[in-house]
Amino acid sequence: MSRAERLLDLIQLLRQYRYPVSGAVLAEALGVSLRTIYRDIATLQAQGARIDGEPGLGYLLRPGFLLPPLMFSDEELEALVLGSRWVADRADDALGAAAHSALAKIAAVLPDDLRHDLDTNALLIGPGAPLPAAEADLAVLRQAIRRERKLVLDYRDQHGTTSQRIVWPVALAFFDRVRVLVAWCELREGFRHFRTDRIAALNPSDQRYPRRRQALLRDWRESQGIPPR
Amino acid sequence: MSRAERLLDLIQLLRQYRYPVSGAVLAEALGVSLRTIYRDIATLQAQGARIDGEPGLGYLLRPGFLLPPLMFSDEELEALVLGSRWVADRADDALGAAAHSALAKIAAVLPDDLRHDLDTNALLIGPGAPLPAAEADLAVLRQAIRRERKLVLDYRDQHGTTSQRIVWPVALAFFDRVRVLVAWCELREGFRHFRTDRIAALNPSDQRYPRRRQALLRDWRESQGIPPR
DNA sequence: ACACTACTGACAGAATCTGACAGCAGCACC
DNA sequence: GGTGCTGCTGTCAGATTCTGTCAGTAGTGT
Repeated sequence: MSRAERLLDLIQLLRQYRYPVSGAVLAEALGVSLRTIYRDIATLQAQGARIDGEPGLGYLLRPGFLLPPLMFSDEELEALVLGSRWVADRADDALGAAAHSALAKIAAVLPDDLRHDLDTNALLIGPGAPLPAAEADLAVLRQAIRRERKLVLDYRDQHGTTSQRIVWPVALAFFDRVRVLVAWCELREGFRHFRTDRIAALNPSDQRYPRRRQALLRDWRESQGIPPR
Repeated sequence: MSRAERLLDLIQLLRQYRYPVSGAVLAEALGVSLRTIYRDIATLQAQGARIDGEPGLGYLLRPGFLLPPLMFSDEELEALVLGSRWVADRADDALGAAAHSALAKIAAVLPDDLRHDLDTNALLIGPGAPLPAAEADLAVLRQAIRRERKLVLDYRDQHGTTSQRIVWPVALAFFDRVRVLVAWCELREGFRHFRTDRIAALNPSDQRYPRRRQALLRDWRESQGIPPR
């Protein structure tokens, strides 16, 4: 048996236990040495499996690694499909692919009749206003926001003059025709909005900005008079 | 990337296709040779995955799983949240509420760190073009589409003249400023598009229309030159 | 006939895997 | 404190697997 197959078996095996299993038991069940079990567990953990190893007890797979069965109403499915279609059509490619992939995962855990509803969903996104042809890589922006990392921007303002700034990216807003990065600007010491199609160059940095994104977002909302959701 | 990881990716990739996909496409997507895809497919089949391979067509994963999907990635969650926010902002109230409750159901099965990601998601929907103030009740339209029921419409065309028609509602398309009902019109014996803000009166009927919605949708797509998804 | 596809076998070099051994650390029980 | 159970890590060399390439067969639809 190949290692790949054994790893799949190991997941299945761990799924069956509701109490901790010792590595020795797993090794015995899979016909492999204990050392190899340790390596396999590490590999699964690297792929996102939450496997708790307690000395003296054994291993336990915590929920949240695999998607459990889900139930949705007709309307909830319609909402999910329509939303995903909008993302696929109007956001960046990476996010569109993620929307598609998420929907496929949901479909896989639905009962047959609901999966059929999802597949035959008849809410469509019509073509919209053209999006800017060239713009900053939104995937990079999204990752910097998610990880709270500083960004170095070359930005062309509405007069055509370019400036370089270090900003703390806080949010990304999607409008019908443009996308706007919300960020704290170190230069201006204030929140600024940057149209993604006017970002001439974009350099992600590994430096984490000092305040939490959630707090910044709250301040920004307040500064704009936007009620918290 | 390890083979085990690639096998999981391959399953997820196959899940995303509802029509057969060729091995060459899979090889391209996973960055390996075609021969390796054949080997991987064989491995998955040996593990119990039901993958049909048709010469001349490609591969299709039948529902029912070897392994449930892996938990959502952070990008997939971003896509789901953004899509739901768009629905909440730009679709009708009932669908917006459904988007919220769907998201709540998803949040309920997330591990803590991912739920935190979902709660602090920083992709926003900016205010868009104003939607028509008065329009037909979209919830009624959606239900008639879902249940394949005839509708009686009083429709005001672009010249302001009103006519009454019996239609078979097939789909609902969301544009930036308007929503359009796609329906087969019994009067004209053809597909017609009805802006929801020009529907003066709307009477759902209990009478089911004689053809299946999916077949009508296919015909409509063909008549409009829209490639099937 | 043709294009496209699934599928199989063989081979060699590259990459990975595996078991064995040695050792550390946390925990429970005696 | 000692003992036994467990998780976990590092190292190493030999065994194993994996992978791409090439060649060839066969099924399907146009």
